[in-house]
Amino acid sequence: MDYSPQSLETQRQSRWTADKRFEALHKRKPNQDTYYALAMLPYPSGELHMGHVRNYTLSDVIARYHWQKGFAVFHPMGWDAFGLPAENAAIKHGLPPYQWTLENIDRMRSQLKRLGFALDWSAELATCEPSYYRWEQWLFLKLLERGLAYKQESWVNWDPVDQTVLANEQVVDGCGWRSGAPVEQKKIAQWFFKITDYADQLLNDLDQLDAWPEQVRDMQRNWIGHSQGSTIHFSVDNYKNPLSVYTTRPDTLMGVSFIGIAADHPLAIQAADKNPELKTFCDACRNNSVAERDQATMNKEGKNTGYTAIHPLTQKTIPIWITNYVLMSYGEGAVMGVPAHDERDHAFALRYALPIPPVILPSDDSKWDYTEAAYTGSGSLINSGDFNGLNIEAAKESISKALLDLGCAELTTQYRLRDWGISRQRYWGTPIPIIYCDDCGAVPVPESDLPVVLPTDIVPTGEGSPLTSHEEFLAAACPKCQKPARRETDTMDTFVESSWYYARYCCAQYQDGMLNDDAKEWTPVNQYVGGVEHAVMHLLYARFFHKVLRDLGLLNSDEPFTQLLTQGMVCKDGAKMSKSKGNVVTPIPLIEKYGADTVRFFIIFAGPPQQDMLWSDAGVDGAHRFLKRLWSLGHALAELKISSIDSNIDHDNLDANSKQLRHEAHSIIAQAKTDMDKQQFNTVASAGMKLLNQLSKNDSYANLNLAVVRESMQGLLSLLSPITPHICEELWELLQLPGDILTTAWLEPDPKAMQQDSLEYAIQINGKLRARMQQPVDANKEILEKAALDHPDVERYLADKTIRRVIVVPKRLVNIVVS
RNA sequence: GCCGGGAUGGCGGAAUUGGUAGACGCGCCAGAUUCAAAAUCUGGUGAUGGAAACAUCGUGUGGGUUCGACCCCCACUCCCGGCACCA
Repeated sequence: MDYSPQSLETQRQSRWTADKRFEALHKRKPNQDTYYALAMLPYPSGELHMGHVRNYTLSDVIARYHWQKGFAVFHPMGWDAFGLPAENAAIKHGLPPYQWTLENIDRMRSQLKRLGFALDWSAELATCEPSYYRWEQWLFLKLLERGLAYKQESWVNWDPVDQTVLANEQVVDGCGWRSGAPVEQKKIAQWFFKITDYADQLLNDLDQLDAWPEQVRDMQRNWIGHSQGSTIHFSVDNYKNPLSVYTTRPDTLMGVSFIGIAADHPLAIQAADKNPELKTFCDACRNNSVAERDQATMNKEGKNTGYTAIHPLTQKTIPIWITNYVLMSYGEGAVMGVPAHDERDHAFALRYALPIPPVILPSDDSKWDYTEAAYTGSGSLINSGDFNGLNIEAAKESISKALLDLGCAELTTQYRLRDWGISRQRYWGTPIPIIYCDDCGAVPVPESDLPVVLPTDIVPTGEGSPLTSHEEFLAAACPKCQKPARRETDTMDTFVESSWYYARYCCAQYQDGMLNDDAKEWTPVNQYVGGVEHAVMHLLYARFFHKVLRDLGLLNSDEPFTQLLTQGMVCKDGAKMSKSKGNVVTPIPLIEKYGADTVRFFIIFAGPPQQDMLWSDAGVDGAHRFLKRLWSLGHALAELKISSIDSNIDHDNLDANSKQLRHEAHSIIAQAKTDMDKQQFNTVASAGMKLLNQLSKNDSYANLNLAVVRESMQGLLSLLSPITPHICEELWELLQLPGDILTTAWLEPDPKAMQQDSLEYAIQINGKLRARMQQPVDANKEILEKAALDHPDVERYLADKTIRRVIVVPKRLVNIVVS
């Protein structure tokens, strides 16, 4: 009987579809526990690649393992269908985004189905459909009502030739990707979500997420960037307001040698007003990239404004400089420059020959060379008058208090986190439900008028924003005064759609609201699986939305994803596999050659889930060979009619070979179970190979107890079936094993089978392995020590040496320390 | 630049979390089968020296802690991801 995965797998898949096998929402039995497994929403690029295969195989293994454990497992799939690539395809091939997207979805859906994932397709959704985004628009209105959505000016990359806003990705070496024109920065009014209102919760609730990788929580903590400091006000000559700076180092106040302000700071604007040189500099700063990575690597430059601030404690005057490294968007848009104890201020002071007065004496007493670098470590204060001798912490407190008493500072908390800008000047996204009226201003679209439908007859050209010239879309009556008005033409960031889809899956067909009680019942997601590249932004936005939806009464938990598995990327040519990088390997040719089970097995076997993997075809053959061997073993056992034999096993009275097989099988299964629970699936696959090796060691089963053989085979199929479900289900039925393989629990390892009488112990001399010995498992330290010292191979190492110590580690080794 | 991660045979990786490094595969070598090849099966395979027994070296680099370090600590190198408009 040849193994022909093509027909076998497609037949199984048809049966699964016909039986609605994985539709947990409908199939759940009363009182059955629920389990929600979810892989991150894919962008429908048109072709599945190995990164997708890895992601969905992982979530599938987890989903199927939980079916085996008795849960009703909800494992849905859908499409993150808005976004830039559809517009790029339109520019390149003239294809309308809607049509292009739907075709891609169809292709990817059929490819996913061919992989045999245990997905509930009845909950499928695509975010570009009005039935989905109307509820996003509804939510926008709710955010607006609650003051969580607002409009404000901010900077964008502007292509002066194409007259369009560019994504960071579309800026190549400072120039537009299509036009090649140098990119300018332009300030336009945009919509924001007030995620900063939830900063505390987003930070504090990370502590609850103990089933998230610590590294992801760290990244989120750092991104939110909670800091405790002081806002200090300096009075400034010839300027109406005091100049406020935010600092986390009030202890270094006596070391201030300049004040740095952003080019957008009101004082900078006032200073530039009468000074062309300053104006030129500010304009240049504004045309700098706003990307943090560019800001951070830029040369620190500045111009003296000629204005001076008064030091609140010493009354000395301090020059005020406009600098390119202070950002208006963080803190007060101004910093106190302490070159001796801040690296950026230090670089700036060196460049402009500003004084670098030290005020912290390094605690290790070493001579610090301030012409070389800033000292940012611990120490005590010097050159600080009354505060000399205090350590940094005490000084922070004393100086803050002194300033507080003078009324020129407050204690403040700052976050690095900024509000979420959701406006995109693009066509292919969710329209923002706002109407602009000359008389009434920005008026929300009434709920009853939702959805604001995005026209599908547009083919973007890359010039301008298409909606701004689409008269049919633009024209609207003001909801307040009914006069002719214009629609908002900005669409929403696609991160908005992916921030709540996991809840909508639970009630994808629900027409009368955004979410219903099913969403409360099935959320939070028990297990979320996706790439580390989403560790910060997507996961933070989704966490924010979850809390908002909770506060609106639509959900009843604090966090969306209880457990998180961040899979490593599948890389090729030194970069993550993605269509935009042009380095994709698609699974379809491999499936045609080897079948889906082989591809699934291989991608799981290739390495631990969290680790990046370099794609290589080498090794797929081995996975296929293994499944062929499994297939022929299954058929060999079927011929022995193992289904009809008595299943009772009396372990103690088994023959030696059967006892040995049973020992191996139970040990391997126990190990596989541990690994499965640790989500170390690659070693579960190894365990399957090991067990098959054990089972096929004997050419003939004549001298083995067949009940033991069947039990081992059942264990093997159980542990493999989450990874390679088609072949396992086929063999399970062929061998007439009991129950449905999908929902049958794993073999419970028998402690008796796993017991061993004796173990191999290592004998080390000075930590080097010199000999091995076989000793009883329960041998005590004295026996082990004596046995080691008496071991014939050990003698020669002990000749004319003195034994100084003997370390005995039960069940492992004896280490003899000699000199 | 900042934040996070990684580095183990020719290759992917394993190692009970401080206790016998290299499980399980790939590749390669040899043998069986075959007219021959493919497929399949059996055995071998970290490096160096040795006929062998065995010895020495060996987990990115340099140091440290320990009876004992892939694992813990310190300092580095290189690679990957994220850095707010790619998703």
